[in-house]
Amino acid sequence: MHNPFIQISGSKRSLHVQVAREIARKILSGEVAQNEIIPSEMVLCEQFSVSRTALREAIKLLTSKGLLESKPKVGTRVKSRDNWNFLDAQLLDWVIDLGDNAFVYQEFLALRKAIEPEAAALAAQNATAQQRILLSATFQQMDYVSKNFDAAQWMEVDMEFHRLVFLSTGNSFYLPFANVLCTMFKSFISHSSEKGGTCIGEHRAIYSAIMAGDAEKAREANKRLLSTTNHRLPTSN
Amino acid sequence: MHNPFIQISGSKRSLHVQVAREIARKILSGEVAQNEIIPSEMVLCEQFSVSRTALREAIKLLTSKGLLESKPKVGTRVKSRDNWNFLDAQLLDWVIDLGDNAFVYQEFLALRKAIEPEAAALAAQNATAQQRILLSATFQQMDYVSKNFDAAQWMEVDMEFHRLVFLSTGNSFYLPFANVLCTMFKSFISHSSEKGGTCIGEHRAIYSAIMAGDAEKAREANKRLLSTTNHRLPTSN
DNA sequence: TCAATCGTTATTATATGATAATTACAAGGG
DNA sequence: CCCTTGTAATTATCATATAATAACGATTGA
Repeated sequence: MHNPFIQISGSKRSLHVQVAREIARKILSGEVAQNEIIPSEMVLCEQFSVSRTALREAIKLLTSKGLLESKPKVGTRVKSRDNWNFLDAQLLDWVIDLGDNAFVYQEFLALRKAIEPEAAALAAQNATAQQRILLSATFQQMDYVSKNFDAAQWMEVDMEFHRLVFLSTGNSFYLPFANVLCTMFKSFISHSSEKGGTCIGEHRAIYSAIMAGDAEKAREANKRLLSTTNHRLPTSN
Repeated sequence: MHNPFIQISGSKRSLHVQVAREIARKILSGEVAQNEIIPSEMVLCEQFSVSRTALREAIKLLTSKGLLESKPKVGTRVKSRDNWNFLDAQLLDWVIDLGDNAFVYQEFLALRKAIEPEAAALAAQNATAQQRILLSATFQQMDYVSKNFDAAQWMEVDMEFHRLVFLSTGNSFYLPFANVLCTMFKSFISHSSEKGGTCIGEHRAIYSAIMAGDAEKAREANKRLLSTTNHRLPTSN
């Protein structure tokens, strides 16, 4: 049923995504400069040994994320960096694959500090009954894992907890952070504290405040969590 | 072959974007339910009277924004709402076109309150010399327009000002907000105060703090701006 | 009866080639 | 000098064919 032999890493994706990934790498790394015109479709088709269909779908994908822009007669131009949508999980994944991750992690932390306390506050106000149940169940697991510590399991529950906070805000614009956060967590396994003891306390404070509907407490608790200096830098893979 | 009479408004965009927009409308409005399988490619091709190429590019575009997911034999499924990337300018544009804008505006304001003060603080710390020049020039215009008030011009400079703040953070994850903000501003012309007098004061405070490199002042000034109750609700168009 | 295996088939994925639309650029006319 | 117009390069769209995928039912063997 499941063939264990063809488990090539990451090549399960469709062809146009593989091509897009490769072009994205060149753009994100600066190998291809901003505002530069990339080679024409036919040339790229030969370079990647794919059909025009696959290549064009790749270009369309990158266009959608703000990396490229195509015009007849002109060609396909790399857009300037301020148009790249870094709040897109797939693009973020490509960025992480570049390997310059310590800096990305710092930038992301700066974003979390702005957005997560507010998200916690909104969640305290707006979480539905079902979302509170999910959050409760997740915190139970979190509590358990913190006592029987396992790095991989902790990443999983920690990710799920913060993800649920974003989903519980009831605000459309906070939703995308859930996926972005998941992408970051999965990439930086060792992001959290080694001694889960201190972290679980902060998480409990957030959890309790949300369940109690206390927005201000939730906000402050989340601020404290992100202020703790035990956010380790990612191990460069 | 192309009928010039069916020049739908704003149909200058390419065909696959028009198709994507129409499918997106159905998804965002709930006309097509989440997790539902949409009709097969051939059926949709007939519905929209476009080739498979155009239709597939439309589907790929929506897939990229988290609205759809395709699998052979299964079909194309509408993904659940938490996967929709509302922090994508194009998707946001489609959302705005639905017309339920007062709520969207409130949600966006809640996001701005979280993110913009921090962005101002970061800009105060990290803005480059060139960015300070741009910011300075923009505030000059802002000051002028506030004295010779014109709604459209004010929207333009106001948008540009806040856009520059995001670009000046030096943080990749803050960049996308610039485009999202622009999309919102362009849609809600009458978002700002009628009496520009009070607003210009807050803007000046933000501007001065950033130029002085005072992160804390910039943050607080931006908070004050967003706390003012003169953010009018958008006129439903 | 049940479980595993194996075709069948519907659907998307990819390839290929042809035609249309767009527009930068150069050439020509006023 | 400006405006128009023609040319050519590039992407946009169309049409058709073949391959890959995986759900589903049929078959088989115990």
